[in-house]
Amino acid sequence: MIDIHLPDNSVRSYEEGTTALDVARDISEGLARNVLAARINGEVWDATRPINTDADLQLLTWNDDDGKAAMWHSSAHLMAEAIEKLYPGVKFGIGPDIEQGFYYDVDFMDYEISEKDLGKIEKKMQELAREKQSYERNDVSKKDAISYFEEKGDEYKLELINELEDGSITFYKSGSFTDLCRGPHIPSTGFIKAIKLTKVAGAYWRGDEKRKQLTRIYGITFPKKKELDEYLVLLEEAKKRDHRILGKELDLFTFSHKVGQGLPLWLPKGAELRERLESYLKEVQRKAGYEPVISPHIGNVKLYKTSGHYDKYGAESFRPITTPVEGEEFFLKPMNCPHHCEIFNSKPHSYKELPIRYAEFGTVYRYEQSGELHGLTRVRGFTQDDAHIFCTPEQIKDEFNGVIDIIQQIFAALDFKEVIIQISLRDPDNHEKYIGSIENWDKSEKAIIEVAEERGLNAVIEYGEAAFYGPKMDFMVKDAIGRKWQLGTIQVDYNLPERFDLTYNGADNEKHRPVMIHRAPFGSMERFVAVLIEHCGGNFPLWLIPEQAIILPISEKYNEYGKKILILLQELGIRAAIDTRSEKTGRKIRDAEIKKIPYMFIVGEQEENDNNLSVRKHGEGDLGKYSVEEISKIINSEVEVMMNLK
RNA sequence: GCCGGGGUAGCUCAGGGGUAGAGCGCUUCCUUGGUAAGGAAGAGGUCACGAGUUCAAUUCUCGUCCUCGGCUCCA
Repeated sequence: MIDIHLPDNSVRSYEEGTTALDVARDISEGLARNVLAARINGEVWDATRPINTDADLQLLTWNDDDGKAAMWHSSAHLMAEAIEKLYPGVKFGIGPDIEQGFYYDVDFMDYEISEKDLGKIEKKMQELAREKQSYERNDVSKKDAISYFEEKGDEYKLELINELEDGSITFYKSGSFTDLCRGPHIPSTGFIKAIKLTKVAGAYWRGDEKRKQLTRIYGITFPKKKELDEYLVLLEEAKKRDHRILGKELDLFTFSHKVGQGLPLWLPKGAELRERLESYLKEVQRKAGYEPVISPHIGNVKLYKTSGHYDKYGAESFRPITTPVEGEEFFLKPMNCPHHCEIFNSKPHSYKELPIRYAEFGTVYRYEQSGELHGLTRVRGFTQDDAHIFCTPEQIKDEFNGVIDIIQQIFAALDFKEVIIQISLRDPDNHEKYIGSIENWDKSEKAIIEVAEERGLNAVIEYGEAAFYGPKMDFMVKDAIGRKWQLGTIQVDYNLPERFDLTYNGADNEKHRPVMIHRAPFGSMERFVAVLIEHCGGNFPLWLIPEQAIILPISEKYNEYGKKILILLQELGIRAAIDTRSEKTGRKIRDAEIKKIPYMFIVGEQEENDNNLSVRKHGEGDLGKYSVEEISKIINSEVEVMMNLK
């Protein structure tokens, strides 16, 4: 007999060879019907795999990430089976579960596959799912594994098997499909009730662009039809928030093939919005002791040879600009930090001056592969909200605190409620690959961890993720529909101070090496604005939105009164416009609602007589009558609270 | 850069070897209105660009540019 320990601390005894599914049935039939997999002594297993020793057991359902993973991985097998039935002779690469579903990389040989074929595969999958095929796990020897796939002629699987240890190889068989697979899988395909194949894409075998490109098919499955429907609604919602579409609709930015791909053009409304963001951050930074600096858009190749960027990225950069007579080479600047190092170096510094904080909205240019460009989130020219802090190792902690204050303030002002932080530290097993002294690394890593703990930040520590030049802290936000976006970063740098030979005079009158901290709360203005658009779906916070209010005269008779109000509003600092078209009020309201203008001021005979206006709020409706002064005060104080500038 | 979709009016898109269509928007006129679409008329296109095939190309072929979904890459 073996003892099975359950999460509620109860212990049950079973015959050897019992399964997680047996245990579940023992608890309740209902539970058993929902069990997708099980965690046995910390390892995820098939719910149908025999347990032969005492064990801790946790049953996994659709509510557990590992349960979902088992479901999606099993779905990948189901898709492979369907594909094999429809397209005999195809070969399979890998088919894992991913964050949202699964994919399988397939070598379709001579078959041509496009999105039009997905429906057919989906249908076949549904058919096979209804057969409630079980997933059978089998240990196989390396020899047998090889001969199976040799016979099948699948060189991809053979390549994978060759890298595996004999004795650790398992096959899974479901229906007519047998795959090399570690598992775990769900008990049967019957759990897969709703199937959606989402896209087809090319993917290199093993991610290597020199190797054959396979066809990758993405899909997602659910245990209930309703959940698929909800997922599809979410996709629709994401589509509606696409910053490329909203950017066009709201006249924020555009691209021109004559200007060049990946080079955004900011339209007046977008530029105003961005300027407002920038001046806000400038004000916050000024208060936090930053000093502005400005550097040119190009720099001599020597600068980047000194910084090390030339060796690392020179070949993948835009080609250098050459002076006509001397033949000197200049690069478009890919980073602001080398310039800022030279600004620091322009005169000697005393320890009494530190920390020095140079801030610049610096536009940088990087050659990105053409296929990688995407709206404003991935471009070839962008503006970093950059700053470099030069300080002593002892000051790192305070400086991190200061930067986090700034980041939290601006994220709050923009209504990002959830911020996730990643702290990237050295690989503890490999200290050699990092530049800088061990003591300094220890000091800075300790400082970062302490800051996170003291502030109670929602942070995860990743070992081995640090850059070779220093540890870092990255900020991610969750948007209104739950998607995560990587934004700002704070990075310690021991490398550039070394390369640029930055020094300050210490109290001992000796030269010392400062530490440099790179930080960008937004990351890039382009990417940030894109994220903001998608987060708020174009309904920008009142302090940022290009048009805060629009005056809607009931008829042309009240246009004069409306214009008078407009001037008053503008004098009181409200960004307003007026709709003087000869349209009905309902129409003007509808148009203003679609344009997502926060406040609508309706003026007609009553308002003109009482010298006030009727206020309608976007998405809410009629708020009643206010005087111009009253409503301006309301709007301005709403703005002030959001900006939180003391 | 690679694989696969695309590029037709300001926007969203239909069409197809005989030089072009819808809806919305825009302009003008009628209408003068009270909280999400009043009516009519009109303007607007080198069908991305370049070459080829053809009596004839926006349509077919090739190339280039741009764009979308992925892959790869990302200081």
